[in-house]
Amino acid sequence: MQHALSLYNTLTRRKEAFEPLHPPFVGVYLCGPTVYNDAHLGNARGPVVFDVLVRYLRHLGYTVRYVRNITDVGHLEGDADEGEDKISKRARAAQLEPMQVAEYYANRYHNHMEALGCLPPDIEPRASGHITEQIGMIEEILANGFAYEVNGSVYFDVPRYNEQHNYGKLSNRVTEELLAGTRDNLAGQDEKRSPLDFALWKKASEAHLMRWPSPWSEGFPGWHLECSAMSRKYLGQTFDIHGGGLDLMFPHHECEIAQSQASHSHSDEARVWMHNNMITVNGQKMSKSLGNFITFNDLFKGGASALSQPYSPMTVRFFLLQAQYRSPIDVSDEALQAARKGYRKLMNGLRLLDKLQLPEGTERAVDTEKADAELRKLVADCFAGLNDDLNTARAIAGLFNLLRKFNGFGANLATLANVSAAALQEATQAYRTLVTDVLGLVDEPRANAEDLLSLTLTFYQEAKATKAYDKVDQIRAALKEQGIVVKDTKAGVDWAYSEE
RNA sequence: GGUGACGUGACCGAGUGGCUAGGUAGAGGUCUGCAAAACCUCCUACAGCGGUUCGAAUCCGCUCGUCACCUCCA
Repeated sequence: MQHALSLYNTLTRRKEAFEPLHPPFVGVYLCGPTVYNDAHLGNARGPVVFDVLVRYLRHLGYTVRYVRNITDVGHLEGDADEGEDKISKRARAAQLEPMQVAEYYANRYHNHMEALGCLPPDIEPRASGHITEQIGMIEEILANGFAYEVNGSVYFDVPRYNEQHNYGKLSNRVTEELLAGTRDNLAGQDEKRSPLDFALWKKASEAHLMRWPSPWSEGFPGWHLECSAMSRKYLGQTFDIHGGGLDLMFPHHECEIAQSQASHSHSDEARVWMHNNMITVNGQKMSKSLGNFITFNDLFKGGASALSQPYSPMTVRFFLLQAQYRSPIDVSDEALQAARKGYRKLMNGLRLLDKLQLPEGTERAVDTEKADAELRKLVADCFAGLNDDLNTARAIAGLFNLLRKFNGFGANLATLANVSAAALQEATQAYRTLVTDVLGLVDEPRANAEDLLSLTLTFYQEAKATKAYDKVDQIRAALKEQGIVVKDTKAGVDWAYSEE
């Protein structure tokens, strides 16, 4: 596979040439949503960025298996000793089955992701459907001596693990410092031997709704376990790329690595760990706890306090891709409005491509070499951007440079004579492929069909009033081709779908 | 307190030693019945102060400021 894609690996803290373990196959795992609440804009960056990564890998010819989980169990809320996970807490308040809540929000999540142009993952495993695998993994970790059971709960023994492995290698932390920074006032620590230890299995309290039998107690799996268990099941003990938000690096991903190492002893789970940066509002991270989040509904339909107007999903996608994924990105009206214009400009370019035809009878220039090279350089710049750690900002900048060329040709088609047909074809093809297939930006129809129709009927009425019956017939025929019949009623002109 | 980032023109955002992206906004022009779009031109910035270097936005030091993680979070 000929390409020059390099990716920044959090594990090694540098960009590395991407080489899959088993070409042409590539395994990608992304930490997915917790479905106890509506997702917000901040939750969109990972899915969008990794969607582009997967699309680009496929463009390069790889066969990608993209796994993105749904967390419908396990992430604790509030004090650990409450033993109540987020799903069941929300469920009781709403008097619903926990799974009903999970299903409801999972569906909404899917709709939003689809609107944002994210391809569905190849496998979307749910934590609740993989309790067996998680229990199996705990048993392995126990057998290897890196976990212990207390009162029906099982904890991962971080200090013990750290004797043989390096807990903190991903997030660059050392256990001593972590210990120093631990707040011992945290509740629910009494069962743990060390404050650094984390739960693999928690015994459920009386009130806890979501519970499964296990060798240790009726309970539920720990927060970090599902990703280790499910990525292993579907991608293997070691796979190519694991992604997630920067805020998951510690402790979540660190614990994942520890669990994987402790269960089968020889793998960092994934070879490349990628972390996307956060979305900020007024310089502060958008988060549920801070309450400064913008929900997709508010974003797409209007109503977010931080924004004066709604923005379409594709505008948002473009906005996210205009920054490199490792940079923080700040949301504001101004930024989104600029993004909207840029996005539309790119789309108008898409519509121009087919019109770039050398007018008949125009002689092609003899020497197109220089112009061809220029065009090819612009295309190469776009790919160079993507190859450089998925720098979509650079790729988009390159596309705009290419577009300026196209627009120049479009303004005077005769100038197409200066480039060869082959070079033009390559360039337009690249533009289309990059925009649509790789960046996943598609044209959002903005014109309202009914409004256009009523406009047409206005002309129809005007034509009738002036007895321009040839025009009247023309309009009626044209609408009929669209499956629409004009109805002249006493009350006025109306329309209906043809029943033919 | 520990760890890690970052500070680029009106706004957003690339760039990590010389070639000084891109989008939006603004100014002028071409085109045009008017307009829009498009194209051309202009506005040329790197928090501050030192240092290294022939040369620094880019490397080093200090100062100031902002943020993230260390607790559920993408």
